Amino acid sequence: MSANDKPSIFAQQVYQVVSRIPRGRVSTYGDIARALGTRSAQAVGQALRCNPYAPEVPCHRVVARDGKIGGFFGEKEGDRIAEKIALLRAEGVVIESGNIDMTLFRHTW
DNA sequence: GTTGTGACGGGTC
DNA sequence: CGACCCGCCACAA
Repeated sequence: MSANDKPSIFAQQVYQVVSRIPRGRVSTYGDIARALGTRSAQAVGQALRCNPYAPEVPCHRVVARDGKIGGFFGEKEGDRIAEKIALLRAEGVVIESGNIDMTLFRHTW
């Protein structure tokens, strides 16, 4: 864990891609991993977990493949998730019971 | 070099 | 639907 690690090369690539997600859209960990040439969505999640860049890297626009919100600030389930949802809604993303309609908001490169 | 882990994903039961 | 398992890859110990 450790939330004060230095960004590894891979992590920086993740930040780069995530920051390219247009407003009002979302992407998945798996797709981001693919965009980087890997298959590990977990590796992407690890990079975002210690996300030292707040606005540049809108981690709230990154969700699980099934449309469910992954985590936020290292919390898998908690009140912080609600904040993430509120942010997405503010961008125009519709969320139902913590689930996003991927067929409409999933962004791909 | 080896082991365990994880903000995941897909398949099976 | 949920529970379970396996594969995946980067990273820390």
